[in-house]
Amino acid sequence: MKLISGKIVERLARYRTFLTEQAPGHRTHLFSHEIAAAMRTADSQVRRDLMAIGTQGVPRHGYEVDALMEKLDQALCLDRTHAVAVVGAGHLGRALIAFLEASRSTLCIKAAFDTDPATFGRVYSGVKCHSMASLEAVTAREGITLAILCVPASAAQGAADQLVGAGIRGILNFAPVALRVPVNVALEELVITTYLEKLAYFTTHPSKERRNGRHEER
Amino acid sequence: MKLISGKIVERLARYRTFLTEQAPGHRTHLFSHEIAAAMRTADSQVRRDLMAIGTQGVPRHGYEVDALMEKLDQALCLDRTHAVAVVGAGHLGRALIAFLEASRSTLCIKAAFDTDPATFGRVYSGVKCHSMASLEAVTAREGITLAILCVPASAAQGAADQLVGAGIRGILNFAPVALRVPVNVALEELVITTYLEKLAYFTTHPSKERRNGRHEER
DNA sequence: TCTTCTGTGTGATTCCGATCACAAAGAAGA
DNA sequence: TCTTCTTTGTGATCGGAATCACACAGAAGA
Repeated sequence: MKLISGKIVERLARYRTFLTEQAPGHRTHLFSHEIAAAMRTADSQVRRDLMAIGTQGVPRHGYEVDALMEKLDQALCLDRTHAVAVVGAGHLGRALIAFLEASRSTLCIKAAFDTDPATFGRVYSGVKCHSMASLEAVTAREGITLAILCVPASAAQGAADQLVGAGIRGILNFAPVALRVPVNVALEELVITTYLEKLAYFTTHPSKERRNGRHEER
Repeated sequence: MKLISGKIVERLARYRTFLTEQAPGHRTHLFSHEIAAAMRTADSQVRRDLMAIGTQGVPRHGYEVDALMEKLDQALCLDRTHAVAVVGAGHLGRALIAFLEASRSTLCIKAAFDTDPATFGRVYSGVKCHSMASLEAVTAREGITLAILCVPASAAQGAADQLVGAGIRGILNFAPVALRVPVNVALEELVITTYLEKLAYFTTHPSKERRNGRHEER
């Protein structure tokens, strides 16, 4: 299977959550236009995306839900587990731990890290918090490949460097700083204020509708 | 000033946080290539974006930081305040309140809402929590136009409907559900697992670098 | 078995965003 | 003042993503 573009991967991930959200076994088949309606895209878009992962549908019946889920898991590499670390056990970090642990999946939080000694050894939602000094050791021991970064902006780059040094492969950054990481480390910037500001812009403008990437209105 | 595309708005917001992050008054002027380097884009991209909001630079000197900030605030409508509500005062909701209140800006959280009676009347990081029943009244009283939605997936659509009914103009959704809202309400879906899954995909693939939208590697 | 009708698979096209490349501006130095 | 050199502003170009449009598949019903 060839490499899929980021845009498509993102939509595939969304289709997947949509499917899991549907009552399991409620419908054995779904039409592309049904998925499209839920996702606010065109049906042809959905078909194209599903084609990219080699899914087959049947005319007049649509796509078989179970087979589709399997293909999606496989394409998104969610058929194996991924060990995740949360760096920064402040409010946001702990909230994310609780949030992600609740939605049990193959993305499994294995450890938290912080600089505050008061947090060392504490357990949040079943996840133990370690000192930043032990990051490399714990990461290696637990086989952690992904990190969620929710430290203050001033500490973000330093923490990122440390993560890269520890061999992390991907970082999800919540700190309002544009991080610099090597090319071989995947980086996803999720600065919340950015999206709030985007909302502020589109709500205060007498805008005709506008649709793109993440921003959708209807 | 004409309507700016979502992509550009997003980058403008990022330029803005980059500028605020710079020591104020440290440099009076910045070159497009300096901003570009920090943002991991091309300098021509930065110039194009700044052109879209009518900023003027001077050859050999770059862009004046203060003037640029002013233009950005104006373009992004951040020169007026926007009242924001947080719906769902669980871990995530409270973390976001703390996080956003810390970074004081013109985006100001005015109220929180929850269904749990235990939260009614409580104050989190200076923000008072109300019952969902009082949503419409409080929203109107406080002039709230934006909402951050962090309720469980099952409650998300209902809460969204209520928000729309209360006249909210934009929703930032953290619940893993594709919401349906009227066209005139701006919607930004920020489902965290989606981005984690995207990371999982790109870290487990022997991918050549790939760059697009939010996903950037270097 | 044959026809019909609905939904898939996909080439063709359109649209939009990013990049390139270069002319114009204008500060610095002679 | 004139030349030089760097950075801006922007038309032109490129590429990729979304949309369109339609041939094809095949289930349902006669």
